[in-house]
Amino acid sequence: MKQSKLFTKTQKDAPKDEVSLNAQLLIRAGFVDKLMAGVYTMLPLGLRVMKKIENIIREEMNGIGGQEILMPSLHPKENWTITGRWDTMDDLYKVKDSSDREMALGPTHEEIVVPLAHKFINSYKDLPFAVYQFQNKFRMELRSKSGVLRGREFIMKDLYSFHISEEDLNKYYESAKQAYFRIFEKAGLKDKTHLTFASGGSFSKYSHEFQTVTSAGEDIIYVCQKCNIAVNKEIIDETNKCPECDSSDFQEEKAIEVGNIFKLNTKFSVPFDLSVMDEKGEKKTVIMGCYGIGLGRLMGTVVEVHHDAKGMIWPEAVAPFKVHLISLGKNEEAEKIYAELQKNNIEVLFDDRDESAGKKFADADLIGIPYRVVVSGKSMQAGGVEVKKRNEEKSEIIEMTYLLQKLK
RNA sequence: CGGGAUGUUGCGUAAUGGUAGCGCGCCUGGUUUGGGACCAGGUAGUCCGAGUUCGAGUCUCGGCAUCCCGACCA
Repeated sequence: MKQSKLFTKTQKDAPKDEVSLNAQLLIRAGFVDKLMAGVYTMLPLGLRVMKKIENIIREEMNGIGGQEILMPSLHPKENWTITGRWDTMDDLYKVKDSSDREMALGPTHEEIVVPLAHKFINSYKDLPFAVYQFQNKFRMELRSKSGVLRGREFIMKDLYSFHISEEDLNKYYESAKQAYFRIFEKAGLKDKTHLTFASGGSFSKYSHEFQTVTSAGEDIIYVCQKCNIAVNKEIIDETNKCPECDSSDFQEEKAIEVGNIFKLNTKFSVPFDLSVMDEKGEKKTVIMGCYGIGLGRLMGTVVEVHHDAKGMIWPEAVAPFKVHLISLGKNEEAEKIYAELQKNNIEVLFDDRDESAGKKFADADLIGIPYRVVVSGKSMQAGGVEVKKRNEEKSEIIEMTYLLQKLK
């Protein structure tokens, strides 16, 4: 993509009421725009990051047998009445149509996915199975905060799994856990993300969160210094010991909950009477699990973890582009390189604007694309183009003929 | 939802109750091009509604919005 055609612009100053670092950088660089508190538009650069994240997650969810679907945002009141959550869920957005029919804007999809499964699932032979979606969630947060980390409308991947037995759920739950680890590793958050024991509600002892340590975190976790798992503050008092290795050597950290996995057991299958016949012809209530990741929150977390004073530093797997090609002065060579990179399917943002070198470098640092390739009279005199990684200081001159293999 | 703060042009800011100014951006022309270039000319604004006053960005009341702390966050 040519930067001269990009309809968004960078800004030197962040809006003064934006304190959250992730929002400051994402807004300044033109990745997102705030429509109102907790509600953001994804601009071209930001959307590209979201799509990268989405594809990483999709690959992993498919890998554990998830079948992708898309459920609606608009939910009939009846479904929420059946589980009682129409009245008990404080952050449920309720809307009415012109004939006063009440509906909810979905904050989560148990109330929809369970009746859906009910239509197709009759036998133990139909189990296990899992469905997932990327979908907008609505939650009436009394106070949205922390930039894109806590939104009122946000895109979430939610997967629901259905099982004949608790053992089967446990097995699946474990595979989902591993898939989550791989997702956060690809997103560049491996070192700082801890599997965290959290309260499980009334139907299981613990749920698990994936918590990424950063000062921008809203949660307090206690990281076991021995085995690296963590315990959420909400349950530390109950255990005092690491549920994994029994150690009591904890380090307190602030962290962002980037994902969670939850054993629902029969909490939602009971109210909707989701059951199957087992091999003995007996009716069995279906056992469920659910597994969520907020995409925008994950993007914001990556920014909180990977940035410096000049801007963002995207890990390659989630970067909007792989290469930021910058031409200085007038030169034909940059256009040729741009065409060549595109021909070889290397994602490139080409800064072809008529701007000063300083402006272009500052923007490149702010946007944070992993590889910066500068084409200028000076670089060509030195024998090629200058390649510099965003997360390194040193640059090197690469001959044109070797550029492709360097970037592939 | 309780408490606090703040609303001036696209962004950042200034203005004892008395002509709304500056920087960035944007537009025109010219000179520039390796770390947010320069010159000249231009563009655009007081959150909304009442009130006080000869006169309101400034004072009063109400509303709305945003941010922060807390509570909340299957």
